[in-house]
Amino acid sequence: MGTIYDLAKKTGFSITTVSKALNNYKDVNEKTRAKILKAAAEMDYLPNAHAQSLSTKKSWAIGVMFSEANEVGMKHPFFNGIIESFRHATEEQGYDLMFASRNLRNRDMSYLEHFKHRAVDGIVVICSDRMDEQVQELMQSDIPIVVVDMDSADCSVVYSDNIAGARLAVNHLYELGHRKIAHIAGDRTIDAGATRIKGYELAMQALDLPIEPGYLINAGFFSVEEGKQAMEKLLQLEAPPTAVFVAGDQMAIGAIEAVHEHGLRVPEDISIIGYDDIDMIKYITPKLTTIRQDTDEIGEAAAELLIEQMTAKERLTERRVIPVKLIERLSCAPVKK
Amino acid sequence: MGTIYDLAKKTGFSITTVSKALNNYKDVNEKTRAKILKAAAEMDYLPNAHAQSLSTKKSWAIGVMFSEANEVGMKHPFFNGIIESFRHATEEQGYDLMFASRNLRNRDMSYLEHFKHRAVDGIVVICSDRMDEQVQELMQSDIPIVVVDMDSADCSVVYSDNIAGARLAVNHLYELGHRKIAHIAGDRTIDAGATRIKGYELAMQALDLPIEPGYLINAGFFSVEEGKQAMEKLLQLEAPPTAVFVAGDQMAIGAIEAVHEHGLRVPEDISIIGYDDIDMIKYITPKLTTIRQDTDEIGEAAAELLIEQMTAKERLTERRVIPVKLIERLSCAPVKK
DNA sequence: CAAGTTACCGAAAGCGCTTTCGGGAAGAGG
DNA sequence: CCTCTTCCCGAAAGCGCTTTCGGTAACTTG
Repeated sequence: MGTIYDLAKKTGFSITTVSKALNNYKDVNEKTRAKILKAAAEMDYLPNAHAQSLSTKKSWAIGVMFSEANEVGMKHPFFNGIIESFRHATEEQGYDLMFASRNLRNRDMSYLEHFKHRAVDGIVVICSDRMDEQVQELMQSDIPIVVVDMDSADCSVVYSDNIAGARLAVNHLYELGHRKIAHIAGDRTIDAGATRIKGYELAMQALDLPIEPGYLINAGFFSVEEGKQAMEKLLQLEAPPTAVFVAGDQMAIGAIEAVHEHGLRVPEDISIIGYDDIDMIKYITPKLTTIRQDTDEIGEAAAELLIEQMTAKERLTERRVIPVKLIERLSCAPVKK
Repeated sequence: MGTIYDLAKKTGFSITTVSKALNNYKDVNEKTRAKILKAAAEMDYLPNAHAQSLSTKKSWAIGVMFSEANEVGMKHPFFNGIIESFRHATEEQGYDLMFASRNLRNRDMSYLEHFKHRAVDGIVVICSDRMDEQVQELMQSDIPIVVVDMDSADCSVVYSDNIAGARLAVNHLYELGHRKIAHIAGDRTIDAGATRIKGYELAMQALDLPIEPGYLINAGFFSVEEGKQAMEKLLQLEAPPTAVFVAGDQMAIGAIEAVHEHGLRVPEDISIIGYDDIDMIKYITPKLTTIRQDTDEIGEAAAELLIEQMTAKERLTERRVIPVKLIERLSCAPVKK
């Protein structure tokens, strides 16, 4: 490939001039620029990114940190959707994504350390346990950062309007005539879990509906299995709910399984509404009614906030709340008389 | 954070000695190493990766290229599983993953160019159209590379045993009494599509079963929608099959939808077996019988082959074929008499 | 005690690029 | 014809690190 020095030798100009020609400085004659560009193409010259970063202090790389809370890594469809759209948006601006580990050669180090080592221009953290020390450390640092699916006053954040989403869900069930509405919740240590609980409580209150004992049930970390277990407990109640708002689609799938195993039907015997609108729920039986989170929009917003910070070179703490939408499918029906 | 120079000044040693202490050279006294390490910890010193790469010619980064054939990007569960396990395996060795775009600032460039620019140590390409020029270019290059889900004599590859997988599927249906077995196939330009077709043909032949006209149907690029359309064509045949081997789970989901929409039942009226064993198929109705690809194993094998090449510093062209497994669920049943 | 090892440390060059700053040539103005 | 701009170009320093090679001090050995 050759270096800029080879290019200089080949064209007869100095490396300074070559560098300037390549970087569109204005103090280089159009003809010499043309010559240099031509020569560069001929010898397949490509600038070395490390050398560039070293001298410009800009790496054009964005570090991404996934929460590994429930070991899902990049497998979770919701986060995948976000990261995919985030990637598209940042790519357009010339940034590459770097997935760093906590492991530098044999030494282990924190994510922050690793990102500093790599000298990334910015960091995106996708969905996280707000108590995670690693995340806290990142938010505390002075590297531009945007956090997704979690609120914080310390840095730019973007997340879905979970309060509105919960209200949408509860109201939908209410309009179908349901009054005994339970909530299978995500853990409160997760922002999404906590705010959906809050939204549920507010919505119930606004409708003057009491929350029966046992109706608000923690199902942990959004897995199918946990959703199933939670539903089973609900079904064992003296007066089981006629409708359940579930804080995540995967949990909702588990809930439906539990209902079926009890010989009951969804939605005839019990209505279920999920949250997220992941792809697969269109294909389960019954097709799941849910609250759609706009992953494209979230990813783009995150990219926007981060790029803004990186170019402004100053710490911003903007908060972007992305609207959600009720998607009606077949898992909710009017309450049985 | 400071540089190695600051560390030198602080400890009173030369930067040479500091560097050596940090890199475990043996010609530095244990006591001075201890001092230096202590000072490094105190001032939160972290080596700059760009500077290191520049002088060592090693970046500890692996470039990953996703096929974007059907625009799924990182959303496809099968590839996600692979990349996730690949990540774990390479992470342990100290490598980070870099998702590069084809876009360098405003100039657009090929993946190969981008990876050269970034000076990655190796490349992994996940699943691809074998005709893709970009992929060809990568395989032709002299950067260590491993290709997943596709065969080639030009570089190291790892893929599932699709021939055996297809045979497993067809034999399973045969044993249930089916003789009219169709195949909803992936496109032949995709390696996985082509070899599963091959496997289907071989298996049918071995069982002395003819492939009726129309029974081998191309459903393109593995989407739900294409699978559905293919199934509809199958159902319109004079003598529709009693069982269908579908080359991918998503297509199988579509196929099931089509069957249901025709007022028929799976597996009572028609048996369906998929391929992949993605998570969601455990939750659809009926739970899908399928051929499981071991994504963990594939990812690890890919990591192993790549790391081997990177450390050996020579081009290897090993081929690793990962075994598959029949997972029996509820979408296949004995043929109706 | 002289000569030969061994252990430890540092000067300096180099990795490939950017950017400041100064200088020469050509053109403009009086 | 002389001075002042403007336009191009290049020398050199610097980004933060690694590694070769040589040198000094301390330690053996006979």
